[in-house]
Parts: sequence; C-alpha cells; structure tokens
Amino acid sequence: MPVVHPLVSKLSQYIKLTDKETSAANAVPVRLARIAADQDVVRAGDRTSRSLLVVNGLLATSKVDENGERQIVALHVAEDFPDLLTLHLELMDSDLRTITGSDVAFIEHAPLRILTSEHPLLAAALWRTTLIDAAVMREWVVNVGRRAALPRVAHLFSEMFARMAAVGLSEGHSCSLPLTQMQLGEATGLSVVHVNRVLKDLRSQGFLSFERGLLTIHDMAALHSLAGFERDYLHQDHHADPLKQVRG
Amino acid sequence: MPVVHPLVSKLSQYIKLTDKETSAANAVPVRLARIAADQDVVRAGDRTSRSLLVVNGLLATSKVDENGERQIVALHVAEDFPDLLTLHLELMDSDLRTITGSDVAFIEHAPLRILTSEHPLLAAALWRTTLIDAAVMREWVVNVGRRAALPRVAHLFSEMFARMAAVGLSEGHSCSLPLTQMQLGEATGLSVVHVNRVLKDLRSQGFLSFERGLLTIHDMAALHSLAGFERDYLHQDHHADPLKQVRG
DNA sequence: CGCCTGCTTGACCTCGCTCAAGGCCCGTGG
DNA sequence: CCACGGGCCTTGAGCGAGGTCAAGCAGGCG
Repeated sequence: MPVVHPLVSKLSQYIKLTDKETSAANAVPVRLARIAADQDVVRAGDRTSRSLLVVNGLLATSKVDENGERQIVALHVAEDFPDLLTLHLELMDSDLRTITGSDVAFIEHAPLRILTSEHPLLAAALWRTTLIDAAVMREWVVNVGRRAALPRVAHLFSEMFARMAAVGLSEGHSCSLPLTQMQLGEATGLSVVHVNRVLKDLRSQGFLSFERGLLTIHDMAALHSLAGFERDYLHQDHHADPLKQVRG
Repeated sequence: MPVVHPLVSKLSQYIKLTDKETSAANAVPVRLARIAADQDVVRAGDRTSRSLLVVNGLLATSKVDENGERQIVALHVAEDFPDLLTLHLELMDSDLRTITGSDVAFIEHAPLRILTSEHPLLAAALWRTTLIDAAVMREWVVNVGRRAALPRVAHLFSEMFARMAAVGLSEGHSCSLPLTQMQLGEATGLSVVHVNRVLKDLRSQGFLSFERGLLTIHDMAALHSLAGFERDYLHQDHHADPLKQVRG
C-alpha cells in the first residue's frame, strides 16, 4: 500500500496541488491490485468504466494486425496512466497487457469525471498526460518509419532509460527493462532474429549491455547520437509547463 | 467567412451544446486566415500561445530525423485541431505545415483556457479530440511497423477516405487528397520510387485510382481487406460516446 | 523557351526476413 | 537424482522486399 494516493502522486508530477485539490483527489477511491505477467488488462473492443494507474511494473499497449502480428505501440512504466483514454473514448482500440507482474491502481471513471469537472486544473493535468503519451507515440512513428534497425533499437533503449530515470527507477547507468527479444521486436517492427543481431552489435560496439532484463548504458552520449535521440519530445521539463505557470 | 463559429462546429461533433455553452464558445475570438501551400505553421521547438482549427485544406504534422528525412506522423483535414496540444504542452515537438493552401481559424489559448475551465464538458470534448488523434497515431505505428508496402499505402488511403467522408468531403467513392508521391512516402515510410510502384499496382489491380490529387476507390471492400482496415480506431461513432451519455 | 517539380521505369544492391538448427536455463515429473 | 520439455537466446544460410541510383518524360510557370 503506497503511502501517498497514486492519483495525487500522478497529479503532483505536473502541478502543485492546493489543499482543496489534494483532498478532492485523495477522496477518489482507488483499488490497488497486483496483476501477473502476460495478462490482458483491457482488450481492443472492450468498454470499460475504469482506468488504471501504474504503480510499478511494465505494461504494453499493442495492436494485432490482419496477419496476427502484434505491434507494441506504447510501453508503460510507473506513474503512467495507460488507458486514461477510456475516460472519453467509449471503445478501447488496442490491447493493454502486462509484461511483468505489475501493481496497478484502478480508478473508476465516475468519480474521476466529477473530480475533473470540479477542478479544471486537475483535468488539465490529466489531459496533459495523454498529450505526452501522444508525443511519445509521434516519435515512435518516426522510429519505426525512418530509422534503420540499429538506431531504432538504440532509440527505444534511450527513451526507456530516460523515462525510467525520470521516475527514479534507474541506478547509475542501469535500469530494469524486462523485455524479451520477441517483445523488443514487437515494439520496433523488427524480427526476433534481427533484434538479436542488433543487440549483439550494440553490445560488441560497447554502447550498452542488456541481459536478463537489465539495461546498462555504457556510453550514453554515443548511444543518443547513434539513435538520434533528443529528449524534448518526452516533455519532462514540467517547470516550463503552462499548467505551472497558471500559479507561477 | 463560415456561417457558424468554427469552434462551435468542432464541439458540436461530439456533444449537443447547451445554449449557455454555445454562447460561451461563440464568444471565443477566432482569427480566420488563409495559409499558402507548403508553409510551416508551427515548428518543432516553438512556443505558441494559440492553436488552429482547420476550416479547410490539408496539413501535416511531421518530424525530421537525424538524417534529415521527414516522417509525416499525422494528416489533418477540415474540423481537425492539429496543434491543440500546445494548450497544455509548452514546446511543440514536431512541425505543422500546410500541404495545400488552407483556411484555418486561430484561437488564442487564454480564452480557450477560460472556456474549458468554466465548461468541463467542453473541455472533455476537446480532450476527446486529442485522444482520437492519438488513436489514429497508434494505428499509424502499426501501419509503418508491420504492414508491407501495398497494404500500407492501401491503409492510408482507406483511412483518409473514411475521415474525409466523415466530414462530408467525399463524393461517391472519390475524395480530394492532394498528396504528392513524395509526401505519400513520407507518411508511409517508403521511398518515392516504391510508392510509385505500389500505386501502379493498386491502380492496375483495380483497387483505386489516384491522379492529380483525386483519390477514387473502385472496390472499397477489397481495399479495406487488403489494408486490414477496421474503422473502429477512428472513433467516429460519437453517439456511443461517454460525453453524449452524460446528457442522454 | 527553358526550368523545375513530380511521375515513371529500369538495373542493381542490401538490409532485414525466413527457415532451420542448436544451446542454455529452469521448472516439472518420473 | 536425472530426463524431458518449453521458453528464450543465438547463429548460419539463403532470399526477397524495398532502397538507391540513374535516366527520361510530362506538364506548369516565369
């Protein structure tokens, strides 16, 4: 059981909450749950009356194409709100599934709707989350659409490390990233075999190591340059954010 | 000069406005402008204090990778709100440029913030727009990540036709889609040469014709099946939408 | 008229896919 | 205790989809 309400913790990423807002958010009921690895949480076509906040673990949003091939379109780590979109979109259009065993906080839409309609700034903060998710996805389109295999995988690693670091889940130049090579392929649009070769390459050229779910980046600058990684699209600088400015 | 306020028209896509909401939205000042073809409207890294609504024309959001290759990550037609994200995201992370000469309505953020904080349902409707944009982008990740060239281009055409039709811009099985083969390549992650060959193929197999900016689909079912196109992700069925249900 | 942009086609090449086999690790059951 | 099986990783060999390079053509515009 986390000390602080997961929703409060999420909202605090973006804005300094007033006491009133804090207590309103604290009043939103959450149900904490542990979900095992490789489970569907929501499936494309589902209607749902709740969303979940990731407390810890790793989840993926993916879609299956007409040939049954799965494409991961987003990865979710702690503090992410992967299916918040169902608050305003009736039908889920993709699958949300756990990659590792994960702790999540389920939040019903009804109280969330009340909260957001009574507290516009909280609505804006949550809206902002979904906009950042979209920003990340834009970069993914570029990644799979333009980059060759080596920079493509390098980019995914760069991004995931930056995102993990931003929520305090990195240690030095390492972070946990328990993806199989199969899943790396699903996220990058590459075959497992080729992912394996790319990893070998990245390893042997001294960029990083990636074993048993642990990513260690040996030369961050070189990796970023290989990947063409520019962190701006992650919008991690919340102090520059319009929401903050409302209150100085 | 459109008869109805562009913002009202946009909001009405999603919810039935009350009189109060209508007049509040009508009170938001807009500046109508004509932008010539191939102009940057906003560039990655820009800060901006307004967003634009497309009245008519065709625009694209794109990013340039480390090798200077451009990837189009979204196309925008009438009724779209391409850079609404700048309402809550300080820095633009991609370029927004016109493809054809376009009529747009500029709306300042400040009055929009007031409107959304006073009318939560209008905020939700605008939030919803950005969520649909994200849903389309998820499908684009699948498109460039998984599909072979032929279905990939077929999918783009299927989507664009469906979206144009949804805003009344199709005539029978035709719609205007003034993209060069270069731009088709930028949107699909294919080379111009290959786009040209794919088009030849789609044409000769009787799926469609595409000349001088006019797309005509001869066999819709066959095209959709080739493309693996399932319209659900476009979330066009606004009657099923949670926002509508608030008011029955 | 001449240029520039966009379309078209051919020839060649290469990156990444497929197919196939083998190895490692770990959990399960005899 | 060992045998077996199933994930997952690894590597080789061959192939093909799509890229690159190059050239020619058509139409619109200064």
